[in-house]
Amino acid sequence: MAEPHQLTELQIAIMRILWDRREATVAEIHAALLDERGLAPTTVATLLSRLEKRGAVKHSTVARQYVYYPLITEEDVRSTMVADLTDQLFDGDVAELVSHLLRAQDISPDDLEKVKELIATHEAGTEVPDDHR
Amino acid sequence: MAEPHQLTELQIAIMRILWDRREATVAEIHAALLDERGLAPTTVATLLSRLEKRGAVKHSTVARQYVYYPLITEEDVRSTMVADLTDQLFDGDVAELVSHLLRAQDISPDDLEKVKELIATHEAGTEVPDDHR
DNA sequence: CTTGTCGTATTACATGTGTAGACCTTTCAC
DNA sequence: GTGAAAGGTCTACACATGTAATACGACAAG
Repeated sequence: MAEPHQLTELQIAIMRILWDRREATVAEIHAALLDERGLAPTTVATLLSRLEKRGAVKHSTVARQYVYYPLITEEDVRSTMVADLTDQLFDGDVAELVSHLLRAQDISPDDLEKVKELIATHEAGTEVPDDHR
Repeated sequence: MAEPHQLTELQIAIMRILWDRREATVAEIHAALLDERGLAPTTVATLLSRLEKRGAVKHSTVARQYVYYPLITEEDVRSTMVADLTDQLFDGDVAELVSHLLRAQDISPDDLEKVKELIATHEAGTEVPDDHR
C-alpha cells in the first residue's frame, strides 16, 4: 500500500487544503485548486479516492457529498520526505543539508537571522541539565 | 524532456557512482549496485539510456563498451530537489525547513555543533563589507 | 569460416500518477 | 411521477519508472 507519507506535488497540494481546513468536500477542494491547475472535478475525486486507498485521508458522507479528512499530518509528511531527501542526497547527514542550504543562493540574510534565533531557542529548550547543583 | 535534475532514488544511486568515479562502464555500475539491489545488467543499461535521453549523462564507446559520464552535478540535483521540497512542504521558507530539522529527532547534538560552526564560517565569508574605510 | 560470448538495442509488462469522459443513482422542482 | 441537476463510480489512456527477457551484431578462438 505504498508508504502514505511520501507524496507527489499534486498530492501535497490536496493535502494542504485538508490540513488548512481540517476537512473539505470534493467540490471545495476542486474550487480551491481551480485557479492554479484547472483540473476537472472528477480528477480531484479520483485523486482523493487514491489517497484514501493509501491511508492518507478518509471520508464520511454528509448530505450526499463526501467530506474528506486528513489521516496523516503535515509533520508526518515533512519528516518522512526530509529524511528521505537527506538520506539520498546528503548521505543522511543533516549538517550537510544545512551546509548546502547556507551555501545555496536560496537563503537570505533574513533567513539566516531567523535560523540563528531558532538555534538559540532550540538550545535553550534542549539544555543538557547541569549535574552540579 | 522532463527536468533532468529531479531524480528518483534509483536514478540518484546510479548518478552517485558516476559522480564518485567521474565515469564508469555499464558493467562497473552494475557491479557497484549488485549487492544492494541485485539488478540485472540489462536493467542498469535501460536506466542509463533513459538518463541519457533526459540529458543527465552521456556516453562514449570504448572497446565496444559504453562509458558513461555525468552531465549534471550532484550540486545541481541537490539544489533543485531541496528547492522543490522547500517550496512544496515549507512554502519556500528555508528557515522553516531548518526549524523542522532542529525539531525533528534527526539532529544530534553533534550535528548541532557542526551547524553552528557552519553558520559562523558562513557569516565570516559573506560579511557585509563595512563601508567605513 | 563457424560459433560462442559479450554487450547493446528492442520490446514488454506492472505499477503509480495525472487526467478525465461516461455512466449511474439520488433527489428536487414542477 | 418525471426529468434535469448534482455528485459519485468506473473505465480508460498516456507517460514515467522499475524490471528484465529476448534479439542482434561484432569479435575472438579454434
